[in-house]
Amino acid sequence: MAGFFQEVYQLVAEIPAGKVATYGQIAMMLERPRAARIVGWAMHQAPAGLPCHRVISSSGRLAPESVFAGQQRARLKTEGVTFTDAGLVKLRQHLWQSDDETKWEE
DNA sequence: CGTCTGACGATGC
DNA sequence: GGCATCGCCAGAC
Repeated sequence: MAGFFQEVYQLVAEIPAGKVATYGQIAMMLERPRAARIVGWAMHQAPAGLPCHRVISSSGRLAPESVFAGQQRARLKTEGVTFTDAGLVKLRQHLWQSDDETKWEE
């Protein structure tokens, strides 16, 4: 464990294509419900190969285009993710459910 | 060791 | 639904 970041990267790496997870959700999975900012910060320093484009804000908003060169949205579309007219990800349709969240069920 | 920062979240208007 | 404010946690300086 190099720290919280390492855990974040490991979890983000397990997000399947076509699905997305929110910062808060990830933080909660790591038992740090208030560390949503840390997750976002970890993403900023995310290593290459990490599907950080699948990690978005709780409102379905993507990271600033200046950070992603505007590729995040196009990439998600390619994976089958749909957006609202406002350009927000349809969380209800693409929100990821990890094994730890199976308690959600239906 | 103190302070600032930041791809956030919840709440209030 | 959008904007403003406060609160939070870990890392960088």
